[in-house]
Amino acid sequence: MARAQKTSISETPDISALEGFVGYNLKRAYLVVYEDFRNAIGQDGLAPRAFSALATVIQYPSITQSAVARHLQIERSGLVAIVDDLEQRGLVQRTPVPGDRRAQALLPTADGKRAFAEARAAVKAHEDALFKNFTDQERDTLLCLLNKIRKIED
Amino acid sequence: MARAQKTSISETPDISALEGFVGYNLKRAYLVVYEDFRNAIGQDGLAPRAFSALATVIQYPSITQSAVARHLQIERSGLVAIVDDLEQRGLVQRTPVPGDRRAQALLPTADGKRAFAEARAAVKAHEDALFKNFTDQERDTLLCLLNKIRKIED
DNA sequence: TATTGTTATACTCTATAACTATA
DNA sequence: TATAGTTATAGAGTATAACAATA
Repeated sequence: MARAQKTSISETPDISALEGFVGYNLKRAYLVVYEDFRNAIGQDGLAPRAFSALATVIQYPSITQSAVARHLQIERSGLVAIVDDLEQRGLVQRTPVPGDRRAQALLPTADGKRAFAEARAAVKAHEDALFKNFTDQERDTLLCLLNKIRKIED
Repeated sequence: MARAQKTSISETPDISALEGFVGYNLKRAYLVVYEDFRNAIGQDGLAPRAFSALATVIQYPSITQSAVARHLQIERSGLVAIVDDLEQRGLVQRTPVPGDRRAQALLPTADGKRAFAEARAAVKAHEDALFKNFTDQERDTLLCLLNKIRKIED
């Protein structure tokens, strides 16, 4: 029986054993964008995780460390060093939470907001340059599909 | 002037500061798929990089270590431990290259081919289950867009 | 009992530089 | 000079377990 239907990439066996796997392609693509991020942010700039944590603190002022960790899906214990770094840079402040003496609320400083706006603009500009050969629709589709993957596990 | 045109996600500022970045979404998506990979491959199974290296050796028998490193875009030095591991598992053999005594050609063993076929099937089955809510077209589009990112830097 | 922040620890991944033996 | 494989080393990133203070 002859094959009449067009075969989709995901069903095509063995063009290369690896190319058909989403995981492999995700990793390779991430490395390209990650390198671009580092170029955008510069030598002593924020690490990706510090950037994300700062973004979260600005978006949700007074959020606790545990809540940031849950939001970013990283470990509570791993967040300590990140917040230490942000605090030493003067971008974020740990403050007591009235009514719960266990928790530390995080507040962005004025410097923190300024630094984030700058970093964000730099990263945005770099991503825009990186994706200059993508149409708006392709980029939207990509973000949408990546989001759909994330939501599988929620 | 009123905005008549629909705004694309990538141009929408500040839904969340992070959600608009491809890099952040790529990383989150990768973590989901990576966890699935580890479940597929089991406790003492091949690490992602060993899996990729073995795939490459099977696809290009007698390929040298340096060529594998270039193909996977990883460092030559990092490949040594991966090949050590594959060799200790009896999945790959280092063999001399006639005419160039510097190089080591890599050959898959019978066990290596068998183990890879098994691992590949397991990972494929897991990815298929993970992406059960994706249409074939969505998956193709995703692979295609991820490939387009990879090709930016080539 | 459960949760928050923290420390300690270890393990993976990766980047860099240097070495050796070849070419 | 350049390349192949290797070693050593250090730095991220991350996962786990435990602990004190508090809920």
